[in-house]
Amino acid sequence: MDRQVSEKKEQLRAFLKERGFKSTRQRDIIAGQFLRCGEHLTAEELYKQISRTHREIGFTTVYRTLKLLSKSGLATERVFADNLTRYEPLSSEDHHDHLICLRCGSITEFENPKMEKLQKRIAEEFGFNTVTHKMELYGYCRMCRKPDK
Amino acid sequence: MDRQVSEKKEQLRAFLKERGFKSTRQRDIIAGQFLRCGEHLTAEELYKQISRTHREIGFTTVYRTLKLLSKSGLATERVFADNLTRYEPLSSEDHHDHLICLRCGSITEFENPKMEKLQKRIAEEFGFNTVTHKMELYGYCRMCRKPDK
DNA sequence: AGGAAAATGAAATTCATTTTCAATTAGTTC
DNA sequence: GAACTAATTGAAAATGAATTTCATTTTCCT
Ligand SMILES: [Mn+2]
Ligand SMILES: [Mn+2]
Ligand SMILES: [Zn+2]
Ligand SMILES: [Zn+2]
Repeated sequence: MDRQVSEKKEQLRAFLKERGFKSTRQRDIIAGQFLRCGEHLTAEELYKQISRTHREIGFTTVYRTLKLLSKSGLATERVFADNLTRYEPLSSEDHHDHLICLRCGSITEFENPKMEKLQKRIAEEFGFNTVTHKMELYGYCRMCRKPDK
Repeated sequence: MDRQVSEKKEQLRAFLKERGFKSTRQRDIIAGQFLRCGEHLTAEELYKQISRTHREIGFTTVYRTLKLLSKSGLATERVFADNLTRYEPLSSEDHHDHLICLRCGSITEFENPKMEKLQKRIAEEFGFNTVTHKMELYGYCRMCRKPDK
C-alpha cells in the first residue's frame, strides 16, 4: 500500500479515536480506495468502484465515510456545474482551483498565488473577511477546443 | 413602471415572438416583478412574492418563466453554497462576481477586470478556452465580522 | 370567429442526498 | 475471553428542489 495512503488512513484512525468513533473494516476499505484513486468522485461513483470487490458494503456507508473524511480534513466536497457533490482527497495545507471542460468533463487543477492575493484584496475593499472561495473556469480543454486558431 | 423594466419586458416580448412563443399575462407579471426586485431570488421566493397579489399564478409558471428569462439572456442562474438555484436580472454585457456572507447571507457584487484577465491568462496556460467562470468569495461582511481588528 | 399550437397549473415524477431503524460490530471493562 | 455499551451498518424510507406530465385554457394567426 502507498506510503501517502497509509499515512492518511492513520490520520483518519486518530481522528476517529479522538472523537470516540470507531475504526471499522468498511471505513478502512472505503478510505483506502478513495485516497488511492484520488479523483473528483461522487459518492455513487466511489460506491460502484468499491462494490465491485466488496459487494457487502452499502452505498450509505460510502456516503457517510466521505462525509467523515471531509469533517476530518482529509477530503473536501466540491460541487461543480453539474450540481453533483464530488469528493477529493486533500491535505490540510494545499488549496487549488479548477478548470472544467464543458465537452469532455475533464478537470484540471491549478494553483495561483496572484489570484489568491487578488481575491483577498477585493474582499478587503468591501470590508469582507474571506474564509473560503470558489473559483472554477469552464471552457474547452486542449483536446476539445476547436482545432482552428 | 420603471424605464429599465419596461425596456427589458420589451426585449422579452421580442425574444418570444422570434421563437414563436407567446406573450401571456402571467409572463408579463412574473417578468415585471422579477426585474423590478432585482435580487438573487429562488423560483420559490419569487413565487411567494407574486402569489401575494396573484394567487392564480402557479409555481410552475414562475419556474418556467425564470428559465425562459435565462434563455433569453435577461437573467442568469446562480448557485451559491446553499445549492439553491437563484436568478438575477442581467443585461447582456455586464458580468460580476459575488461576496457572500456566511452569517447574514448578504450578497455583494463586484467586478474586477484584473481578476478577469488573470483568469484568462491561467486558462491559456493550460490550453483552455474559457467560456464562463464562477468566482465566489465566502466570509464575513462588515456587519458580521468580529468587531476586534 | 375558428383552429392550431403554445401555455398554464396542479399533480406526479425524478433524483441526489439525507434520515430512520433494527440488526450487527467495535472497543472497553471485568 | 465474555459481557456490556455505544457506535456502525445497510436496506429502505424520507426529503426536497428541480423537472415533467397532462388535461384544460389561452394566445395568435387567418
Ligand atoms: Mn481538485
Ligand atoms: Mn449578482
Ligand atoms: Zn475536454
Ligand atoms: Zn453578514
